[in-house]
Amino acid sequence: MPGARNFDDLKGDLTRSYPGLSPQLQNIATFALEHPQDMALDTVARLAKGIGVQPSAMVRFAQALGYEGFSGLQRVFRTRLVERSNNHPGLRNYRERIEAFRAGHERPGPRGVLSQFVADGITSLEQLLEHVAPADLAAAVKLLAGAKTIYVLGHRRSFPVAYYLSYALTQLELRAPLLDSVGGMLREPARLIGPKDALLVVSFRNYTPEVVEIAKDCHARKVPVIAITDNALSPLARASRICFQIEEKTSMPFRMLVAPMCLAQALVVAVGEQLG
Amino acid sequence: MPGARNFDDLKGDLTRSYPGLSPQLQNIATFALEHPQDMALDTVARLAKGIGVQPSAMVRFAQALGYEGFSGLQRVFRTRLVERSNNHPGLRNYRERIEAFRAGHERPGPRGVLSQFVADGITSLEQLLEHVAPADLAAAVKLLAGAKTIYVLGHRRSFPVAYYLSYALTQLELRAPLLDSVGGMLREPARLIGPKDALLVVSFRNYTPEVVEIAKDCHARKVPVIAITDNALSPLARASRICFQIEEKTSMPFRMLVAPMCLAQALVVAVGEQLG
DNA sequence: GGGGGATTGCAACATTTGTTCTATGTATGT
DNA sequence: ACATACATAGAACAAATGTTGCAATCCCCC
Repeated sequence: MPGARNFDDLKGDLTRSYPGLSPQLQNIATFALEHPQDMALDTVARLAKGIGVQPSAMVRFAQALGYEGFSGLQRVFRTRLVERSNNHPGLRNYRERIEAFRAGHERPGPRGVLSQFVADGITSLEQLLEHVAPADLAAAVKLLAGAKTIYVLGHRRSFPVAYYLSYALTQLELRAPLLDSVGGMLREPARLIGPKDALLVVSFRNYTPEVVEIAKDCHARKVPVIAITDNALSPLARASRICFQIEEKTSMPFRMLVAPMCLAQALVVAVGEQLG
Repeated sequence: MPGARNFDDLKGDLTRSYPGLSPQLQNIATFALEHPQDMALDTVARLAKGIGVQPSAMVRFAQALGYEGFSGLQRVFRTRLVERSNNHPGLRNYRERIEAFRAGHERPGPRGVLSQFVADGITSLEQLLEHVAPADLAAAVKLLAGAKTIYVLGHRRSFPVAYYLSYALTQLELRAPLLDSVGGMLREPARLIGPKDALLVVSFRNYTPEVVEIAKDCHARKVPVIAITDNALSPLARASRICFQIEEKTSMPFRMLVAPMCLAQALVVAVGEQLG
């Protein structure tokens, strides 16, 4: 078996033969895919030290892929590097392209849709960073870190965000149950939420009525409510102690979840730092 | 005089000192500027032979530019190569901005965490656009639009993405049930998936075993499987007909969901366009 | 529990690498 | 025409590289 001559084929070979490799060689494989530049330029010794393996393991890895030695494998990474640096479209070219799909003039089809989403997603994230007040963020983190139980609520398109929050906060060994309506029970547990707890609620328009009502109810009962919603006119803005407003200024006919998801992950990590 | 550290400075040094160089060194200089890639990767001996000089001349050339030896000079060409390959379309535009984020808000605390997430999220999205093959995307859309039933599968941190896919595809009036394990039933419905259906599976490391096994099973039974996973070594890469690999090149110790979520939304919209 | 195969660590090996040294050649200026 | 300074070529050297062989270890199957 001769070794692959280009990087894509190499990736294919790797996925195919990965399961049959020894644990050590698997380690090397993951490293190779995650640090292709190092693989291209570093020496065997340095790479081996970086991975925590003997240089011989590198050679065996290359041989397992059909190359005569490590050099043959490295050649693939090197050619990839020079090719990537060669087909460098001019900067002018790229600027036009980004403007094009920013403006929505990119040719249609699935690829166009993806470019559009990526562009809007980036805009979304930039706006997120701009609009979130550091004070709010700090307050929310403190609140969450100190709450007895964090109840997480979000339905329909907001549910993925809510689920993630519950999942990840639980990983931090916090009590963070998800308020869902499995079996039709939703309002009942909500009544048990107290001022020492916290309600983390996610909703965008049009705001699911049940969700809004639970938030209002809790807020009225002095439960600290943290909301993730779209703008200042949201009913959640009036029914929360801290409200993250993620404005939507995209070309899409419906809400993107990129920014809310990002905020959710950042929140969780910040809470984790606060605790540990 | 210390040698220049980056390629542009090196070019400046060269133009300045070129007239005072010996004819042979001038030859080397022109070659170096005309074949920067060879200068980055080849050895002294091969380069010297290519130019028609002795290896020692290469060393003297480097020393004439202020480097200790040829290796120091070559380092400049190498870093140029990796930088050019990093500034690939997409990354270029926002790199400065990301650096700004990092520089401006690196200090710890919730705000720092958020800016870090935003920066990594943007990088993520750009890599998404770069790595997704348009052909794969088109094929996936066609497959999904034509499937009798689309089964959606994803657990733990991948569940939000899976849920969203199921939710949004259902909004398009497609049959897109979520394969969950409520009540412990997961394997049974999976057996009913046939070649006219499709399985849309999301999983990242470490890949939930149940999920992987269902995907493998379906793939073996000729069910079209579309996977969203992290890299070429994922078991899903081997158990799918179409595989979207969302590489993870962030500073975070765990997976970000920004890019997968974005891909999911783009997929849904593209399917919608295909239908309508 | 023990035997056999695969896997890994270690060290020695031959080769190649970058560098340096010296001798030869070459141009320049007096 | 000669001396001097410089440029070049070639060989020699030490360091580092990629590679291989062997022994120790782990793990699985009988």
